[in-house]
Amino acid sequence: MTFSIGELSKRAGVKVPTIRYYEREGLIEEPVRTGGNQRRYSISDLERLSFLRHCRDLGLPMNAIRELIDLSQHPDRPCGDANRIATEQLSAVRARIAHLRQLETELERIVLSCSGDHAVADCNVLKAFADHAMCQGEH
Amino acid sequence: MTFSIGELSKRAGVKVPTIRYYEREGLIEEPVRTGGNQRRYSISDLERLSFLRHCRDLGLPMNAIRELIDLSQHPDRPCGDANRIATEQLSAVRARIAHLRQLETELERIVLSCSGDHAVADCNVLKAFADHAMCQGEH
DNA sequence: TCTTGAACCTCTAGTCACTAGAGGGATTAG
DNA sequence: CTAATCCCTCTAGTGACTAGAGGTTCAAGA
Repeated sequence: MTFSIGELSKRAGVKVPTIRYYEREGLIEEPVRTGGNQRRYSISDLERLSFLRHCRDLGLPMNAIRELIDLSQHPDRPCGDANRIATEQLSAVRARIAHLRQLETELERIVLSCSGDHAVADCNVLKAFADHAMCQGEH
Repeated sequence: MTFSIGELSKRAGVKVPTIRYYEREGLIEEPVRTGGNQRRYSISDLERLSFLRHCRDLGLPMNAIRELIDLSQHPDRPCGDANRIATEQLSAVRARIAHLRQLETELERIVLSCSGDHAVADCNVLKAFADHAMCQGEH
């Protein structure tokens, strides 16, 4: 039971050109071809692509995903590395959240400083965007 | 009182090639030149570049910044647009925070599921990365 | 005034993770 | 058999820069 690239695309939720791109980049294996040179995929190809997709959705960078794929092809290795990658990613996500929260605070302050019914010339929004010194903290 | 691109770079905290890039893109004005074709900047150039930089630091996308710069060059216009841009950006930041929080939850779960001292073959980290159905929510 | 070395100039190409389009061939349903 | 839909490769474009080559100008010290 095999399926075309369009089928795979639908099932995995990854666009067709993106699948071909992943193949060029060596992130998925080259599939078998029909006599007419079209790609035909199996269930295991679908699983691998879904893995890739899910990692991307979780925000993992491509090189982390490469490591994980590499790892999954050596099932006898200890899994400490997989855990390390996940842990690193967790810290990265937390750092990004912290940063965005600071931005949120600044933007709230900027929005509140402006009633919206006066001229640009003395608009606090523009002033705030111009001058970091008006901010309460770093960002 | 004018200064070179290197001076401007230091004062605004924007790298030299980036300044030239902004000029090409029309985000800052073309400065005057010396007889030997080198750029010379004024204080108002510095202000504009600092504005740009601060907006980028706050995470505004380039086209929003373009709008704001456009706006600041027409000081007689009402400032509702500036306020709208800031408000939109605030919602965007909040949406990103919400998304990242979901990722944080998933990654926490994934990390906790793994002791790190067994083989990859039955590693919960890899299983979790492979299968979205194991997730508690959307992301 | 001359020299030296840092800073400057333009131009092209590379980055990442795709996406879009051209121009043409394969497959499949009716 | 035909028409519609899918598929193929290849090139180039995206955003927001960054890196490098190869050459010129500037400012400070001797």
